[in-house]
Amino acid sequence: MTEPKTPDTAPPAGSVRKHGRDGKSNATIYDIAKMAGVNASTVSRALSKPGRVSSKTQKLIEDAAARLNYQVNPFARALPTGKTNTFGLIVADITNPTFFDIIRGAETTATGRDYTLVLAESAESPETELTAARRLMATVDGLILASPRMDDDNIRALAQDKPVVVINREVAGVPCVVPDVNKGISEAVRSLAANGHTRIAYVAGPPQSWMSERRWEGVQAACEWSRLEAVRLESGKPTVDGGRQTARDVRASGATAVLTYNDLIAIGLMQELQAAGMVVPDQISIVGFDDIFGADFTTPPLTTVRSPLGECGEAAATRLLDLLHGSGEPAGTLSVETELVLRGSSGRILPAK
Amino acid sequence: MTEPKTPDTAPPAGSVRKHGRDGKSNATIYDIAKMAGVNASTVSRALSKPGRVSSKTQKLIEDAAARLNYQVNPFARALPTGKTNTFGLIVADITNPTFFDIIRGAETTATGRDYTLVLAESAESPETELTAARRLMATVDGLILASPRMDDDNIRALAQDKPVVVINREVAGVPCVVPDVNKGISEAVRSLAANGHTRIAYVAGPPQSWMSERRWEGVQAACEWSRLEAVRLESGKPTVDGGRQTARDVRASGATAVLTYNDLIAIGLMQELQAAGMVVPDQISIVGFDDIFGADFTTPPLTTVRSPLGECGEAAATRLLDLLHGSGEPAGTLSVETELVLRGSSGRILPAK
DNA sequence: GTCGTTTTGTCAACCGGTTGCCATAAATTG
DNA sequence: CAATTTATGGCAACCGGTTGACAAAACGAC
Repeated sequence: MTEPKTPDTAPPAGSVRKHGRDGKSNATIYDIAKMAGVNASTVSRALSKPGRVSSKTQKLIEDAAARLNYQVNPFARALPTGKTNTFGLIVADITNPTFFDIIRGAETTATGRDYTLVLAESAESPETELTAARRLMATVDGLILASPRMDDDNIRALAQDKPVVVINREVAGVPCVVPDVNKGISEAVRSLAANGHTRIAYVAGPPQSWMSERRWEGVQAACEWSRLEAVRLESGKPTVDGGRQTARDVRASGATAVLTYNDLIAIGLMQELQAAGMVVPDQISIVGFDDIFGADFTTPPLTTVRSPLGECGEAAATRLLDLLHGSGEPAGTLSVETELVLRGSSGRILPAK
Repeated sequence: MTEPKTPDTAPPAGSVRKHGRDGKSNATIYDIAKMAGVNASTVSRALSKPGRVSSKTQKLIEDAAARLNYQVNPFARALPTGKTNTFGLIVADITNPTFFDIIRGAETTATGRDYTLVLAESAESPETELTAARRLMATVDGLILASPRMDDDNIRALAQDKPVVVINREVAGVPCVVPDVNKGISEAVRSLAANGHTRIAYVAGPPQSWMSERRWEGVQAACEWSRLEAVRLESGKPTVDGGRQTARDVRASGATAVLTYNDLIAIGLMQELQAAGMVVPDQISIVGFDDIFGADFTTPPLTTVRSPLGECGEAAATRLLDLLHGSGEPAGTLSVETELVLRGSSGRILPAK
């Protein structure tokens, strides 16, 4: 309008310039202020505090901002306020599909409420986890810990600094989102009982896993109720390989039905048993946990106790955001329901031909 | 040392305080400066520019920092420098397991080099993708786009602003990491030819997918070389469901072997064909792409052309980091090899009994 | 002991917003 | 129409680092 300031013509085709100077999207509130003929602080107010400036200056400023295609500098904003519109999510293992849905649920919720998700993984190590958490703490407004491996005290310590929500574990004094395994487990056990099974094995997960214990307790309780025998077996890693390695113990246990800590173990176990010539479910029933991606790829497809992981992610993110905005309970556990997904890997034992 | 400043005793057990003031980890370089008896700028230099201060002041400062358990405020640092030690990764679909390995590869590399990964998803929409990219641009040092859906010009525009690396697609003028499909495809086609197949179908992916076209070209080329017939079919979504829906077309095509745009489609297709009573691979061979998590859960396990996705993620992150540190090529494509993973879903056609 | 060079540390400006406080203009009230 | 309240915008300090310019100190050579 004033000068014919060579409007960014198309960049010299074929050659991409080095970054920076010419891709400048860096208009500041001062530029806007100058253009709108007001003070920078007025611009700041117009852009953040709604209603603090008159509607005509508001419009003036908005127009100027649009013309300059202004974007706030998040760091400049974060510096005085400490708010970053960002939260962190730490998962134990990025390759574990259990977390995929959690990640997605959290990401969706974040984006929907104008927050950005920062992801980190702990590689199943309590130390790495704590390090990652500390690191993230500096740059986020809050933190979600999915199946954390560090101990309760550390979690509480973090929670004292900034809002923290825990998924898949209960920590006193910290808001948690936990699938309530009882419904799903009792459905599973009843189904097994109805199919004539009398001795059921539970293949446990990693010793640090809070959830593994809950599941074991649930299995015991349900078995007692249905007057079945429950035996506990240990697994190595909660992976497909870990599952394969428990096949021997499972056969030795004399159980005709197995519940495993998670679907990965169940799948590995099933593969190994089938490789040894056993027929599922005719000779042994297998029930997993979580209903992860791929649980229905197997033959037979896996019966499993589904945890609504996506919901957990969403719920945790929602709770966190509520906390950040002053609403919401500061602590307490939110339960989400689990349910049995009956597929082909469980059923009635056929008498050996 | 000076005052008996009630050293943070354990917080009143059982009651978790509100966040903020007491969890103060906020020592600043000014605090350190005071404690060490130097100027704040000296502290800043001691902490960032190695060798700029004498070793004794260095030690003095480091000790003070340790005693105060100081942590830099990333925002304060980012403000003047513009560097955030953070980069973004945008994937088309978080629930698509293809990306899991990419995410993990990138995350691992990031953490290993002291960077933080910020994750966003585009839900397969070019607009959402662009929005997310713009949003992230403000807070990250660079961006990785995995299988981007937006068009080349938009990508180049982003790349002009800050370093961008693209995975699974080639964009002129922008650094890319792309699996070279030829080796894997020719292995696959040769294997099919050796098993007597003469007519091969390719089930394509989404029209915007650059990679789907490359794969189709690869299939055509390999078929020509082996003197086989290649027919192209379209799929709806590149998902298990999308795969199921192509079953009808596949049967109608008269092909005895199918390559699909990705494993998800292959799995869906296989499920549907099996449900209709066909035996894989006795009546039809199925070959997927990518070798995603779960590809070996099926019965028979899926033969597939593996793209080293984890490597792609790593390589992209490494390139980006190199770019950020001034080394590395500003553009050009890095190829990674693909290979055939021969499993049970492909083989010789058995004559109808 | 003097002069030039190199180290080392200090000063002060700056990055780009936010916000408490105050002055002024506008609106309301008596 | 004066007095008072309220709405609006400006000033300036501040968040916590970084960095160029410069001064003081240390060092070496002559």
